[in-house]
Amino acid sequence: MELGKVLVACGWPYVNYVPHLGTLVQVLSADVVARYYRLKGEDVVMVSGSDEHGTPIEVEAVRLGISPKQLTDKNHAKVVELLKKWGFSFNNYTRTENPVHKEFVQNHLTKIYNNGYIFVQETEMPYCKKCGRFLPDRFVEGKCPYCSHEHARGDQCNACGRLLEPTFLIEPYCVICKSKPAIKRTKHWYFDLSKFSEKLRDYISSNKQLASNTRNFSLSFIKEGLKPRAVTRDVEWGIPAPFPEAENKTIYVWIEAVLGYVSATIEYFKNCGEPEKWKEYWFNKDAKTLFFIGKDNIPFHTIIFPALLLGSHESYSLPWNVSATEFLQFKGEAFSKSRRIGVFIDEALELFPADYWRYFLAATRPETKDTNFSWKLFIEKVNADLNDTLGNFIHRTLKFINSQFDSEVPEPSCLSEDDERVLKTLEERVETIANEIEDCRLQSAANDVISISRMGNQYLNEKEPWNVIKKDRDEAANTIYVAAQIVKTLALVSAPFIPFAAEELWRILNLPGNVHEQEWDEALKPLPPSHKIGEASPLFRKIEASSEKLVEKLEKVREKMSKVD
RNA sequence: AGCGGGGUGGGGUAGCCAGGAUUAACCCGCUGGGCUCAUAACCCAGAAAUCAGUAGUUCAAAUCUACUCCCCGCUACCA
Repeated sequence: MELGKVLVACGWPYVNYVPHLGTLVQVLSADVVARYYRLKGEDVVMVSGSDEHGTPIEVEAVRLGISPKQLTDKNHAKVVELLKKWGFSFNNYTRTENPVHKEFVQNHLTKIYNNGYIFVQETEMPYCKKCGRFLPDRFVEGKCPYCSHEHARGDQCNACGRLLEPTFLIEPYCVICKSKPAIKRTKHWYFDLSKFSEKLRDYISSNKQLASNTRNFSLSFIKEGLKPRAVTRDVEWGIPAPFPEAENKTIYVWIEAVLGYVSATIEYFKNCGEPEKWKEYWFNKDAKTLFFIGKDNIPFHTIIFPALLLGSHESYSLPWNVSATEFLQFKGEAFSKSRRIGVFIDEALELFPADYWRYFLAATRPETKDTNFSWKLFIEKVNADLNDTLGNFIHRTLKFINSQFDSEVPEPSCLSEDDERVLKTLEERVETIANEIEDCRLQSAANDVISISRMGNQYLNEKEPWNVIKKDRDEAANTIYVAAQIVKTLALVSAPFIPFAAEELWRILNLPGNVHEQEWDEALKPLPPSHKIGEASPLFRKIEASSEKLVEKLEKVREKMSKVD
């Protein structure tokens, strides 16, 4: 097979705080797919990074009395460390403050500007004389003109959900100093999305990979009519706008954040000493670019990002696939950073190993509808699937080889029809899992990994090698040879999902190298007879605590961590 | 308000886009049984849903159409 180029990315987590499990669904999805394609022998680049500009961070920094950069430096460093602990295999996890990104964004927007897609318009904005700044978005609050909610934000009212303009607010006040702002005229630069309606419609309707939810949503979005989108803001924290007479303006976060997919690729290859290689991913029609996001992010990836790429008049390929999930909810409501609702990725690892969470998130990935996180479900998945089915099958097989065959994979004499049938089914399952991952159906894929071990358990129960061995050692050898093969297959196909356990298993199997450096097809290559394996030891441990106990534990962890902070 | 998604055995999900292949699949739970190599794990059998409702299209509908009732999300800065 020809070596394909695959770029895998996930939405950039906003670093006003550490991400929660909902955000991680996207990161995990990207990681599973990236790891899979690497096993398939493709040239994979996996990128993402911290989205660190925007008013929520600036507001938070002003409140803490530090600079936005100080805040994001601290949070970014923490997130990078955590993502490593979760086993995510990024080639480049960068940030929007990195110089390559800033330069790329400015150059790219200049091209779009020169191509005539950006125009200037004057508007009115609240301006705080005391703070000496304009008050866009969340810098200003006031009474909602629709529902009279007292603390509506400049961009949207929390209570009735309506979108607002900062000037719509009744009795507005500056969120920093609480004083009443004046209204001042200001100029802003707008990206004229409507000029891309045709091309975007063609792109979306002809893209075969897009799931129907993503496609329908995007098409209806275009049908409603694309409006010009402001690309500048009157705030200091951000990338300076490169347009003539746009001093003191910065680029609107969403516009630049999506360009990060490109700049992160550029930065990666620059660091590798191959500064031109990024083009093989972005200017190559045969390259696959995959994006994993939450459903709220669809228009940015199927409309704004492609429009930005088209606007440069360069031969960028548009996203090959955008896989959007529904939401993971917590007790029926959305995870929330500000209200600390949910489980955050630092706390999660204090409670259980990364593989437990990774498996859980993949196996319950909200692919068709919102799903609810519950400790009960988490315990069920970990105990029943990972531990009892997968873990136990592996353990009973390896333990048997340890004790009955002196830790050597037995030599099969003549495989029976049953044995051949099991091996054939195994082959089919591996194929199925591959197809599912390629279709981004990770929930089924995770499930099918477990189902392989379920098949293994059934096979062992039917064959009863522990009885057979007393009369017919050859027959038992056949059975255990087949079971050992299943175990090896599991090590490989589970590797994208539970990389730590898979590597541990690879080590116990005493196979050369690292499981993550193998080829996917290695999954079905037989273990050589007489191959000596290591001492079996359980890969997972059952969660004995009740849901209530885990809620308590989480609270304790949260308390402890807030003190460290 | 508009747009999008969803309502499938006791719980959790898949199937729906491209209608039929078979008793509507899978996991948990439940009932009964088996096994004892294995982390009190494993395996088998069974009970249990006419797929929100109504009307239609069709030889055939969970799947397509229309309407109704619930739930949720989005509406351009929450994954």
